[in-house]
Amino acid sequence: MSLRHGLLGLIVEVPGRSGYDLLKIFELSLGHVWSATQSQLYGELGKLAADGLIEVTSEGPRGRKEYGATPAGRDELRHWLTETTPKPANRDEAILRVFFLGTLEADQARDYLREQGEKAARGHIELAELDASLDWEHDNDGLAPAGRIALEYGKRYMAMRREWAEWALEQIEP
Amino acid sequence: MSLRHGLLGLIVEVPGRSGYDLLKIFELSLGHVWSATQSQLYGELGKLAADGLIEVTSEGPRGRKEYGATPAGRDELRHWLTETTPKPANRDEAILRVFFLGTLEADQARDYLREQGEKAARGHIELAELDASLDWEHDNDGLAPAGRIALEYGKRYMAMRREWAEWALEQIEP
DNA sequence: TTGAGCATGTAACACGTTACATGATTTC
DNA sequence: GAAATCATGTAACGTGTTACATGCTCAA
Repeated sequence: MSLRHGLLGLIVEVPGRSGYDLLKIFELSLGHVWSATQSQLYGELGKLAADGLIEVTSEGPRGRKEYGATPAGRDELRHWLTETTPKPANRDEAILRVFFLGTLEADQARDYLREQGEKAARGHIELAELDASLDWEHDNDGLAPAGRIALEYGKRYMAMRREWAEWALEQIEP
Repeated sequence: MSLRHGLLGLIVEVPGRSGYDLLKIFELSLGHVWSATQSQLYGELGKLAADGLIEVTSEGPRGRKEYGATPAGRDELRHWLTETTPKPANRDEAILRVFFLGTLEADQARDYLREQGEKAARGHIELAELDASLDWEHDNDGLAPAGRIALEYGKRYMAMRREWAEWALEQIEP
């Protein structure tokens, strides 16, 4: 139930936003490590509210509803963070494919690895730009300083993948 | 449809195995980057066979069915590898939680990061042991040398996470 | 006044997980 | 003969994706 808790956490840290607002913030931050669609997000907001973990704190034009966490919601978030352990990530299609590079000609396998390396390099640049564009002192979206630590993870992840792809290229027809 | 192609690829590289055999091999190799349950695997074997991408090559005791890839299956694998691009991994609950460490006391946040660092360290050791236990020269399970490249990824991944967790610990109450 | 962006939701389907269910063979 | 392991499958449920559907408000 990670989306549930991710969304709950977002509302705890950034209250007074609509589903629409939350979706935008989600895409820029949490979405990098836990993607969700608009449908899913609205559905989960309804469930969280039905379960009393969040509540509508005000209504605006165009049916806009702003959310805030309830005490029960805060308890649930804390429980999730301190009493349960995250399940390890175990879905990476790009690496899955690596197992089958042996069925291709060396040229094609190298193309694949080169492309993966380039993707990682671009990903690194994007995250570095995102980092530079954010004002960590005045944190407009309320996610600093933990967001900075997550972003650092992303940068290291991309760098690691770029380096690995370069190493892997050397392994094929050395 | 990554499980579909992962399984297809496995049957291409390692033919003449039963669903049960494939499940064991899967858990030790592909399962690290694309987990699947027994149910899912048997279900997908049925679908792959129904679609003519694999076929039962022999039947044994206890209802055992051994599979092999058809020419159409090989084509499909190659198509997947060369004409489509993998979608980036975007589900990591451990990093998702990092965004909310700010809602905890510094002590608890540090506990979390310390635990993540230790997990990564243990993961690294396990993969190094797995690496040492495999005979890459005579590759019994048919996944070398690409399996070695994937394993190297896993080791770098774990090392990166360990180092990141250590860095992150220093960021909290510096 | 028209288009961009705000704002919410539903329905159908695909994929994944958990639990159950069953039985044959081999090994001790 | 009991236990471990081999071996395959189904059913119910939960999660995630895609596509559709609708309408308001604000700025140019």
